[in-house]
This record gives sequence, structure tokens and C-alpha cells, in this order.
Amino acid sequence: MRHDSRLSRMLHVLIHMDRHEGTATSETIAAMLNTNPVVVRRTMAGLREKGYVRSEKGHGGGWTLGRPLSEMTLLDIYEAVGEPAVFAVGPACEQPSCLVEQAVNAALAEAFEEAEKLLLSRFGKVTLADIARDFDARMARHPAFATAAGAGWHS
Amino acid sequence: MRHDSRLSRMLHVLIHMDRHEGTATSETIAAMLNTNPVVVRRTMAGLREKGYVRSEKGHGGGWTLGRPLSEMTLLDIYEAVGEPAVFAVGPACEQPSCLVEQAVNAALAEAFEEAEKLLLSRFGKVTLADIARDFDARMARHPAFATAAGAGWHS
DNA sequence: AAGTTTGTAACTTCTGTTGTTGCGAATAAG
DNA sequence: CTTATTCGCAACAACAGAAGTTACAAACTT
Repeated sequence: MRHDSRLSRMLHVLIHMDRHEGTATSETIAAMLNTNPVVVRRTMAGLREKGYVRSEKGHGGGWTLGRPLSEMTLLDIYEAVGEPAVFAVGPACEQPSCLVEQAVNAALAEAFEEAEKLLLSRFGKVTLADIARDFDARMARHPAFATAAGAGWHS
Repeated sequence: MRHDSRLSRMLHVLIHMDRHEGTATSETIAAMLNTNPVVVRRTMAGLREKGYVRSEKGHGGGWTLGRPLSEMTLLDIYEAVGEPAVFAVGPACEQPSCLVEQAVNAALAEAFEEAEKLLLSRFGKVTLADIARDFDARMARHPAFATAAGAGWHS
């Protein structure tokens, strides 16, 4: 099953925005993500509602960060993109009348809830600043990319 | 994103088969799952390869359990249906050249791997006999269903 | 030989993300 | 105030993967 890449994409964008001076247009961001400006606006609308980014229309407009990366966790962004379903596997029926199926669903639900709890709890502990620091470490190990990467927008 | 219900369905079928005397045809099973005999054969083919069920062609043929429920775990069945992707959320690109994206992917991968490890480890500890026991407990609490449920095939 | 049942390929349907087009609204520049 | 830029949003098309369907061959029972 093809997976949802919105969380991943938004993390990517936010860190770039932090390293980039001024505003970034949907077009610029779309080029970086290899996608379409409309998809960028659609996805970032959720982040704007929560105040993680701001948008300005017209000349010189575009997107800016609404708060520092140290004040955004993976969980925040996961929630801002609409809390998409975490699991690609699930029950055949939500409210089965069959008692066997009820027992199966209960066993699966228990396992999935535990895993989801762990995942989201971990998401809550990782800030975007942590990821940006890891990016810095990676750049230090790859000096060839340093100039281009440090300059701002790139894919 | 719509999820994969093969694991859930196979657990459902296997427990019914355990409580059912003799063989069950794909048609009977399909009726119970509200689906199609071909879908049943397709999905159960994986279980047959691992020996969890056997199939016989012709008159009086159909499906039978290949071993007791106490010797099948959720993990076994998960693997037998093809180890479908657990998560519906994931990276936009598997091998990104962008170092920011690499750092994002690494952070997400770490969290997802941990959650998947927990999930599968739990799957490995739950046998189908455990679920069947839970079914028995549910039936004891719902005496109205006891006759129909105990008789064998039902939805 | 006839009837039942699985095995499998090929195709369609369904659902949700992603991609695209088009146009309106807001803002800045000249 | 006119024009260029940029977001906002609705509507629709493309795509991917699971599920459903059709058709027919193969194997087995009686």
C-alpha cells in the first residue's frame, strides 16, 4: 500500500525554511520537494492553522516560520497534517457481530494501540531542532555539499 | 488510506476452522467473510505454503488446519500473508540526495523501526489459541449467541 | 463420465493520496 | 489604478494497491 508522505515532506520543508533567509514561495518549495505548488499550499495549510508557519500573499509574499524549530516536535507536525492513519493493516470490519471477529479485532487493536502509543510518544520527544542538528552533523561529514547546502534551497 | 485486512481475515478464518468439524470450502469461508471465494484462495495460498492450512480438491474437498492454534502466532500469520507494510506513513523518497531529507528520514525511520519492533514482538507472543480463549469468554458473556456460534459457521 | 472444488490469470472496481487546472482574492510595485 | 505576483480553494484527473469478479484449467470423488 502506498504510504502518506505529508509528514516527511513538511519536516523537510520546515528545516529548509529555518536555514533560509526571508520567505519561500510555494513554487520554490514545490521545486525542492519535486511536487506541485498547490500540493504545498494544501499541506501547509494545516501547519498555518496551528501557527507553525505564516503565509503572505502578493509581491514578496510566501511562507515563513511561525516559531523556532526547537518549539516544534514531530508529534506537532504529525497532528498538523491531519493525524493520518499510522497503520496500513487493520480489521476487516469495525463493529463485527461475529464474536470470533470481535476477539480477533480486540487482540489486534491492543497490539496496534501499544505500538502507536510508543510511536507518538517518541514523536513528542523529538524536536525539529534535533533533526536540524543531525543535518549539521551530516553536512560536516560531507564537505562537498557544504557550500550548496549552506546557501539555502536545494534538493 | 484504506488498510489491508488480510491478517485480520485470516485470523478470523483460522479460529472458525478450529471450531468446525471437517473441511470448509472457499465458498463457505467467503460467505462468512462477506467476500469472494477467489479472494479466499488467494489469501490462504500463503498460509498453505507455510503449512498452517491444507487444501484438497474435488468432492468433499476444501480447507483444513495444518496444525493446532496453539502453534500459530499472530506473527506467523502476518508473515504468511506476505508481511504487508505495517505503516501507512513514510518518507517521500527512499534514497534522497538532500542531506536535510536524509536527516528527516533517519529520525522517522528510527521511530518507526522501534514501533514496528514492538508490534511484531507482541505479535510473536500471541497465539491463535489465546484469541480463541478470548472468544470463549465472550461467548460465555453473550449466551444468546451461544447456540448459533457453537454450531460452526456464521458471520 | 459427471460433478465438485481448488489454482490461477486477467480484468474491473474501489478508495485515498497525489498531481493538475483554473480562477478568485489579496498584496505590492510602478 | 493598473499590472504582476502570490496564496486560497474548488474541481477534477492520475495513480497505486487492495479487493472483487470472471473465466477456465486441473485435480479429485463418486
